[in-house]
Amino acid sequence: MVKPVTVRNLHGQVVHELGRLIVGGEIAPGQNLPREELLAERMNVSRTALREAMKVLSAKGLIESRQKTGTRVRDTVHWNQLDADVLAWRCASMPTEDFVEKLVEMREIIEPAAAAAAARRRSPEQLARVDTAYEAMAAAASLDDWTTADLAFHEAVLHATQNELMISLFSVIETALGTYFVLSARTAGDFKYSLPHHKKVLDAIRRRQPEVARQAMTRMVIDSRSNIRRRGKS
Amino acid sequence: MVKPVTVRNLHGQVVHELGRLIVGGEIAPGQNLPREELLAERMNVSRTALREAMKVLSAKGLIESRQKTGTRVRDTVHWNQLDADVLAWRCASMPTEDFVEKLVEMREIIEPAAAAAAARRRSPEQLARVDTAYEAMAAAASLDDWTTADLAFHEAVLHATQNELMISLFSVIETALGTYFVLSARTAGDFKYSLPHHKKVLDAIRRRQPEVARQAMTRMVIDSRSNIRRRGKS
DNA sequence: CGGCCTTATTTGTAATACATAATTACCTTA
DNA sequence: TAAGGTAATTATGTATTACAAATAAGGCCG
Repeated sequence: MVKPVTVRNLHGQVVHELGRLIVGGEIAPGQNLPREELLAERMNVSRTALREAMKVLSAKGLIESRQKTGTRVRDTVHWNQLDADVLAWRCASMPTEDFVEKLVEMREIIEPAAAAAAARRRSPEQLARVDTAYEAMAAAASLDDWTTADLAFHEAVLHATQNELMISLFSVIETALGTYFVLSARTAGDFKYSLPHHKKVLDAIRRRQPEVARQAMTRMVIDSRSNIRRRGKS
Repeated sequence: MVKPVTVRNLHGQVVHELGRLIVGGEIAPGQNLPREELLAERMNVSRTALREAMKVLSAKGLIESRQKTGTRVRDTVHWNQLDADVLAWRCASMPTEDFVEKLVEMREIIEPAAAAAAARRRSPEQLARVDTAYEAMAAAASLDDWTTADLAFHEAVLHATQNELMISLFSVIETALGTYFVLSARTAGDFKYSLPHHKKVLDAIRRRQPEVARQAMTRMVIDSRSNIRRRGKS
């Protein structure tokens, strides 16, 4: 389930290696990286590959290069915190509870708003997609089927908002959260406990009742917050 | 006010040039770019510079390069929609009303939630910062002073949430919106009309009343939505 | 002492050569 | 003839070298 992110390109490996070091705090903000020539030699890559990697890290706001001065790690306020890689590196290096809280907080902001927007604007096709996902949840025979359908449900709601910014945000947050948790999963015995919540959201979206959808989704995320459990570090 | 984004690096210019073309739709998703050698020659840069630029665009999810196949523009679902550059390119090329609506929608989701979170968690220093910004708004003698203080107020609230993901999201959205609008500005005559709204938010944050802060901020953004006006394309 | 200029150092850009992977076409073989 | 493998082709990937440009630092000169 956890993808190893096997980067095929050499510069991609360098990006991840340096990115992890920086976000992980092993190279602190304000600190300078070694000269390109040295660093390249030390990492056993050409200066070309190293530079391509550094341009990517620059684009993510992690570093800043200037002639003569060298390349230095920028302050965290400049980091692209919403970049998928940056988030992944944080997840890998900062297993503190408060970061998870921040991710959960974002999720709890987005989802009710998305439900409301979906109820306001969904097309018949988008409603059908939510409906299909709901039926799959209702029919799920295993925890695996359930979680797959559950994710599909939330994605369908997001798509129904017709706001790709919201979709993108949710996607990034959800991926990062997935590193830590099995979302909304109780025991295998009653993994369908939240089905009524989902039904209320679905119905509200069908009837185009934004506030009802918002409240239903709010209750769902509040309820699920206490039920998410730490994933084993397998 | 509108920064021309004069990129000093050559590859940075190439990034913006290609990024604009792609996001602007002049090079459609699925379409292949010319071979690196050809494209470099056509843009009057070395293959080295072009490749550094392409790595950045890859990191933003806009393109995908594979050996033999070439480099092709990826589908929009893979774009890093929350990347500052990608947003800027969209703003520059897609002046349709519905995109502005999406930005405003995001803002209206974030701000009330931020106000609530700020009321819950703000430190004395963070409260002081909000307070300072409010006083500056109250004392503003010109529309310019007002808008500066207004932005400082909202930034202070965001910082008080202690959630850098929210801060980053707001920052990106606000920058993009700034391309289009003078936010919350009425006529020069009564530019302080929203001061009472701000006071309610400030007081709620001071008294640690999350729901009050949320509602006050909600009223403020709803009120301001109808008062934002199109900026002249100066 | 202060301002200007030279110099040294680091990143920026270019050009070239070759490696690698993936597609395509051909060629072998049952 | 069709299936399969194999070699040629062609794009990006990587390495190396050389030089340009910017700028911090130190020395020179007024």
